[in-house]
Amino acid sequence: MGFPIFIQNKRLLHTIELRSLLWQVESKIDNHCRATFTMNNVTQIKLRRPTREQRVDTIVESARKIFCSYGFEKGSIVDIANDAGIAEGTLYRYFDGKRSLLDEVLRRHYETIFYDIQQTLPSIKGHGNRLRYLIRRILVAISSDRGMCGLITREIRQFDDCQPSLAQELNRQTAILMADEIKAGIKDGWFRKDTSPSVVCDMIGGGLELIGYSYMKTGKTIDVDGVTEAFSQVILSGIESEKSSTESMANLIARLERTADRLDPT
Amino acid sequence: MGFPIFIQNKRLLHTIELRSLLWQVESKIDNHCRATFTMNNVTQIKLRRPTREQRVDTIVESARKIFCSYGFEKGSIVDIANDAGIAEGTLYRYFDGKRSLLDEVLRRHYETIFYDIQQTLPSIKGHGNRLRYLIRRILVAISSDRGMCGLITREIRQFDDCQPSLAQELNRQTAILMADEIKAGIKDGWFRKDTSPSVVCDMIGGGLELIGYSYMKTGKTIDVDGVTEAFSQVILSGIESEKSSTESMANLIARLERTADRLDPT
DNA sequence: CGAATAAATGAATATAATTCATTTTAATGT
DNA sequence: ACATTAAAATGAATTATATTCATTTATTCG
Repeated sequence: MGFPIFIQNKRLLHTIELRSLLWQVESKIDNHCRATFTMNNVTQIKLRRPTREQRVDTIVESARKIFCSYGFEKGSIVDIANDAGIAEGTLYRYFDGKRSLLDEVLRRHYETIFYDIQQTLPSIKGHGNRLRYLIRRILVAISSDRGMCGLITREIRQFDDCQPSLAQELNRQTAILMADEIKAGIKDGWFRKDTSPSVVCDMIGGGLELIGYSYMKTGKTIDVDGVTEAFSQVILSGIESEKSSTESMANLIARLERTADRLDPT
Repeated sequence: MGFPIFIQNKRLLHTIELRSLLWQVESKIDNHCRATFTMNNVTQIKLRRPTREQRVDTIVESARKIFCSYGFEKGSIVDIANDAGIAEGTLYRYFDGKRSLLDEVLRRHYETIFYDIQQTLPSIKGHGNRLRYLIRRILVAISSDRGMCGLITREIRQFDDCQPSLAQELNRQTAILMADEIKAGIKDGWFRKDTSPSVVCDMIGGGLELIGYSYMKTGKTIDVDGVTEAFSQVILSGIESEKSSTESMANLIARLERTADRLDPT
């Protein structure tokens, strides 16, 4: 670092701190340097225009950073454009508007989680254990990124022209996974026949949302295992059918019988 | 009606439909007519200026109507001012801004519910029944005003300058009522000792929020009694101490086994 | 290289909350 | 009844942002 740079984007000079600008240049030089030459005693760097994909990635990453720090309303398009090193107008060549930018940020966030779940869920045996895993996985997602947790918590209920936000839709997909688990459990006789899968899902989903909300507000570390246990306990004890409890009871009685046999003097 | 009216507020002529204007005048004449006289062949009505309280009531009612119909973002200050028959500037003499207007709308809504709960709760016996009543009362509130339900659902998570919305604060108060009930139940031995009151509250509160969200979206009538039962069943069976008998039974049998070990001659 | 095409720009536009200098109304005193 | 003063109401101007679009700049291709 330390060479004067010719900036083609005039406005950036006024709006971005030089430090952040230099960092951007530095990070781009590796992949995008097209030519370096000196004119009028000034080193000029010609950057290769990024591919469409690269540009989209940069914009989404900047949007994620700004939205997570300031929220959707307060984080402005100018902030995002500046962070990405482009003009506002350019942003609109890649996204329809602020909301579709938010949608893409959220889509990418959920993508990771869904992939994870898809990989892990089939390897877990038992309806109760799979439900417990889903609860825990969501808690991990919440507690590992407070900024994103705050963004989701605040924006999930917003509507755009009567359409629910994408976050809502994505959350609904995890709810479907849970509902399927519960329905299967009912069918197999592990859960009570009169259980309402949708209500149980709402209780788990809504409860986890409130845990996230509280985390965003207070920043107090979430005891992932403790909370997972508390949720599972209430839900599982609540919907376990008589069959499963009689089974465990039968096991206990078998132990008692074995003990009694040992004591029996005959 | 049918007399020509001299309007002092110039802008209203352009922004409000005459029909709605006439309705407003009609409804105000009873209480606020100061004088009626004819000048230049035009009947002029002098309205007494409403008291501060009356004006605030009018504004809050208009705000409730607009916010519930269009949401907080989409419902504009001009809409509210027009509906209340005043200029934008006037509104700011009574409220700091759009958000404090929303706060007042929500405060009045919750006030009714809290009063109701305060009157009813002491007359109900049994921790489980009081919990069931709280769940049912909130469901009734949700299902009886879809517009308000939508407003709360959408705006409850919004922050203003890092302060949680009033709706959140008010919701927290119902959560405290529930938590108190659960704590008392644990103390009295009706609920399991290892129950986490906050998690149970989150599950009930979050679950009810999702029920409200779904109602706002679909408009499908809520089966208040059915949903109340589903919630109560999961929660109560889950935290009732008798149901945890298998665990305490296990402990007892473990004691028996230890005793058997001591007695076992081998 | 130069024309054609694509990308980027940022000033201009649109929309909506909030402010404030001015006007209107009500209350009070003579 | 009228003048004076204080309070209330007004709405044009200000401010703050998202979005658009005519113009500029960069890249591609013959």
